Amino acid sequence: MKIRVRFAPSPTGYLHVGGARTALFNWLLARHSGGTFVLRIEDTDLARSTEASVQAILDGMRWLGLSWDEGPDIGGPYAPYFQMQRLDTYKHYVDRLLNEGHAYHCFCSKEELDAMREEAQKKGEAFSYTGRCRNLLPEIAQRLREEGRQPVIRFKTPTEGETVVEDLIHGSVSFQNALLDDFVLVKADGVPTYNYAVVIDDATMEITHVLRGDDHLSNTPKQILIYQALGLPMPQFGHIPMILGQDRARLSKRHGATSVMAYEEAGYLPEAMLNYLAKLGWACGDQEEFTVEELIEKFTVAGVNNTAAVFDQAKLDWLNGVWMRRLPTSTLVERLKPRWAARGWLTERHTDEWLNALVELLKERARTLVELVDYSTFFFDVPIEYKPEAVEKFLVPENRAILEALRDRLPKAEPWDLATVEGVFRNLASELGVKAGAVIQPARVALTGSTASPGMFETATLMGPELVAKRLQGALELMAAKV
RNA sequence: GCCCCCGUGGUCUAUCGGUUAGGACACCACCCUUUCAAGGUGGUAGGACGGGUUCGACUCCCGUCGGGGGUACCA
Repeated sequence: MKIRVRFAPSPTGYLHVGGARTALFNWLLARHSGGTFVLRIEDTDLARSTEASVQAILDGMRWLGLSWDEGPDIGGPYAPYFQMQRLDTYKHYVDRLLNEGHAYHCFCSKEELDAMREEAQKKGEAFSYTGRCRNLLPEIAQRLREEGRQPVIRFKTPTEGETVVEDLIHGSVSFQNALLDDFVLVKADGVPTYNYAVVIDDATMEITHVLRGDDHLSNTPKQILIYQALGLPMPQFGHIPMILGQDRARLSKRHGATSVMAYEEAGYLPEAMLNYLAKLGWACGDQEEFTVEELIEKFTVAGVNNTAAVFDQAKLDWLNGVWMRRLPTSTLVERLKPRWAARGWLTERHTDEWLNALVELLKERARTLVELVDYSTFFFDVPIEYKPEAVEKFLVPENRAILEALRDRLPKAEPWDLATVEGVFRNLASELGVKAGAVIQPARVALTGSTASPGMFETATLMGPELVAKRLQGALELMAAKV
C-alpha cells in the first residue's frame, strides 16, 4: 500500500519550528517510501484563521523545500484541501452518526456548561459533560429549538471499556472510555471541531500514517471512537515529542525566534535548519551532518525517539556554520547578493568573481549569512567602524612610519596580486628589522578597523589599491587627530 | 484535581540485560598561526531517587519526585 501522509496546520500564525519539524518528518516518510505528502489547511477556527497565515505557512514550507504533492494551491484528487470548503463532507458523516445513534444534539448553553464546570471544581471533582441531553425527548428538543437555541452535536462516548492507541512511537497507550466525555463534534454554527474534522479528512483523504505532535496523543482515543462508530479504516498513529525552550516550557515567543522565516531573515540556511530539526528527536547512530538526500534515504519512524527536546540555538549555529562551509561558494554568493544589494553596497566593481573570492575568505568565519554580510563591510567602500581597543593598541605613534610606508608603497604594487602585495609587507618588515606581524597588525586595524580579519595579504588584495590607499590615509588622519 | 506521555553530562543523543556508558554542541587547555576563524589533540561533566526481578541492570516491573501534554462550541 502506498503511504499517504499529511501536514495539517491551522492558519493562526506563521510556521513555527515545532510545526516545521512535524512537516519535515511527514515529508521524509513520504519521500523515503515514494509516498504522497498532502498539505491540508485546518481553518475551522474562524476567529483566529487568516489568509495571511496560510501564505506565511506556505512560505515557510517552500523555504525549507518541503514540497507537497496535494494541497491548497495545487489541488489534487482529494480536493478541496481547506476544511472550511469540506463542510458538506462533515455534514454527511455527522448525519450518519446521528441516525445511527452515535451522536445527539445538545442544547446546553455555554453559561450552563460553565456553571456545571465550576460546581464540579468546587466539589473537587473532575468535570466531564454528563450527557444531560443524551436522551432528550423529541418534544423537548423541539421546544428548545423553537426558543431559538442552537444545538451542538455531541458524540455519544461509550461509558465503559477502554480505547487503545497503537502508537508507532509510544507503543500501546490505553484510555478508559468512562473518563472521556461526550465531546462536541459540530459547533452551534455548524462548523466541525478539530477532533471530528480531522478524522473525516484523514479517512476520506485515505491518509495511512498520522505523524503529529505529542500534544495530540490524548485526543487520539476520541478520534478512534469516531473511526469505529463510522466503520472507517484507521491510519497508523505516531506522536512525536514536543520541542521545548531552554526552561523546558513549551517553545513560545518568549524563547526568542520560533518562526522558521525569522531564521531565514536572521541568515540561517534551509539546509542547516532541516539538518538541525531532523536531528531533534531523530537519530541515526552518531551521524550529525545530513544532506536532505541522506535524510530521505535514512529516515524511519522507528528512529524517532519519544522524549521532549530542548531547542538549542548554539547547536543550530554550529550546524549553520557547517553548512556555510559545505555549500558551494557560488551558491552562497547568490543567496548573499540580495542582502548586499539591500544595503546598497553593490557596484560594477563587484563582479561574481570578486564576490566569490570574498565569500571564499569569509565563509568559514561567519556562522550565518547576516554575520557574513556584516563581516564583509570593510571590503566595500563604505564608512567602517574603528574599534576603540584596536585603535588604542595599534594606531599609535610608534606605528606611524609603518603605516606611512604602506600608504606610499602598497597602492603602487604592480601587478596588483597576492604575491606582490605580500612582497610589499614582507620587504617592509625586513627593512625595518621587525617580524611580519609587527607590520601586519597595524595594517589590519587601519584597513579593517579591527584586530580580527581574514589573512592580511588576501584582504588587502581583494580590497584593491584605491580602497587600501584611502583606508591607510584615513587611519593616519585618525591618528593625527587623536594626538 | 483527574487522565496520558516522558526522565542517560548544561543541551541533542547512541545503547535495545553483560560496554572502561559512545558521539555531537557548549565550555576549558594545548597545537597550528600575521589576527580571527576553520582544523587537530586532550580535558571537565551523565544513567533523577527508592524498592524489586535477575548470576548480572541505564536497559524489565512498582513507587516517589521532576518535566511536558490533555481535560474548550482552540487546533
